[in-house]
Amino acid sequence: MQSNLPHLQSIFTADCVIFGFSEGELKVLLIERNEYPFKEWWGLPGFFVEHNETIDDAVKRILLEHTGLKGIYMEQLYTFGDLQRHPQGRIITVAYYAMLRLEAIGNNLKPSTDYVRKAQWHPLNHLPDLAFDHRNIIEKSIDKIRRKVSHSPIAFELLPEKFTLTQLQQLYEAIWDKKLDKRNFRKKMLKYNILKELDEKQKGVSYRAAKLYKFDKRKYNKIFKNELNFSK
Amino acid sequence: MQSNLPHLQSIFTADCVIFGFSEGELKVLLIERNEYPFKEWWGLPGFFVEHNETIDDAVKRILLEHTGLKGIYMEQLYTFGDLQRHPQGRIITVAYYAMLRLEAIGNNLKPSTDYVRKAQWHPLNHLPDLAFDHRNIIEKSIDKIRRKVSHSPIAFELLPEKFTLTQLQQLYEAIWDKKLDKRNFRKKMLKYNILKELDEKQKGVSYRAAKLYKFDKRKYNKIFKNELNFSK
DNA sequence: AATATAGGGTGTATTTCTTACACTATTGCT
DNA sequence: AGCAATAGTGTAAGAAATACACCCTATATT
Repeated sequence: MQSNLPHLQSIFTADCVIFGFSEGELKVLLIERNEYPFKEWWGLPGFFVEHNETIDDAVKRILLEHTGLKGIYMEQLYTFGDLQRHPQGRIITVAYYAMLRLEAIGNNLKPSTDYVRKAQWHPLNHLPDLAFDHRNIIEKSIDKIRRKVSHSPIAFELLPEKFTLTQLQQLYEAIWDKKLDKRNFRKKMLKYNILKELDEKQKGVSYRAAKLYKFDKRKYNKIFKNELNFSK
Repeated sequence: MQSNLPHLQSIFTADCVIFGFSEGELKVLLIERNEYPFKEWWGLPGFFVEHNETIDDAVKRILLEHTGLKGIYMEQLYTFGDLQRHPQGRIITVAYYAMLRLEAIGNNLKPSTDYVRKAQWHPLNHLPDLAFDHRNIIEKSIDKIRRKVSHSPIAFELLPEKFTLTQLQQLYEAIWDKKLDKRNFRKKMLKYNILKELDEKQKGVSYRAAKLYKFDKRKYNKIFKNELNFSK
């Protein structure tokens, strides 16, 4: 094993699946490619990992170059290694995902590499044709967040810092693709005691303004070694 | 991207974390290495992925060559890419795990490659020093099976085809490292209605023989889109 | 000023699940 | 016959999940 290092032609990339939530629907961040293969197609932000950087570092750098987003914590999802996934040969990719507050970012997305024309949010339910196996990667990510959202408070990462209970409920409904009962949802959510009720109300709505809440990370950390379950 | 394929020095391997259960404890399958680096150390079965095979195929081939085990379904766990994980440079590894019936295999483990001296089961609670970052990989695998065992019936993969309820309970206790109440465990497990009670009893024990059960995959598939939860 | 609209906010009864807890039954061995 | 070792069993209390419908309030409209 020492002397002969085989297969030097194997190389690998990292791809980012970034979820956002606005207007009651889940969105994913895509880039329009400016390079072959799949020039002018939409795809996930993703590129080659340098040989002297960790995959965790690479994926951050790539996201920054492709979209201008910085300081996003991404988690590893899965490594895809089908022989046909890349038209130029055996290139495996390590996919990462993250969920983030779309409000804070909006359309302020600025690629800084010629490989990318632009970056844009796309509703999950209306995705364009995607480069490589990227649709497959996105589907696997959704499975992952559905499983994860049942026992950890990742959903809050998708909301603005201050949110109403209805927004929170809509988010869970979007993730699960399923209506929830308002009273039961609120009862359950408030009982977990991980929200901080603010002295503020929604503004700019033409109906009774709802109270605003914050996710209280300190309370959460104290209380939960346990599990949350918001799936029903 | 088309013309310049960078970083041709990147290569990758696949590692196998195989769990077994016997004598009331969880075990993991290790090999004694016969090659540098880490010659004569214990480590996970693992080797380079060929450039013309999928990772899924590679990991099966490697397990066969290192241990003689065949037809084991492994699931991908995580990809490890720290720069220091391999003394010979940037070699990422895709780790897979599986759980299997130790009884059926016992110590009938036959490496067929010179890279490996022998393969052997080791209790999880008394592991030797391990090559590379293999201890870290094993720990991550345990986290994974703990999470997974709560909502899918993977535990049955560790038991013989016919087992007693006490054996099943001991397995959950080993996975959770926690005692469970016998009556509550049985009540809950039988209520899921995924076991088939056999007309057979345990043999060769010097006390009252227990009924044998089988996991009934057909019933399971019918009933569960839902979740199992055996963690309490 | 009155009314319409749109979502905000709330409680209760029923069923199901979880938990805590201790004794009798059966078998093999001596 | 008696012992040792594990199998096997039920109930009561509390907690959690579910199903379900109406009044409240802020704004916009006439």
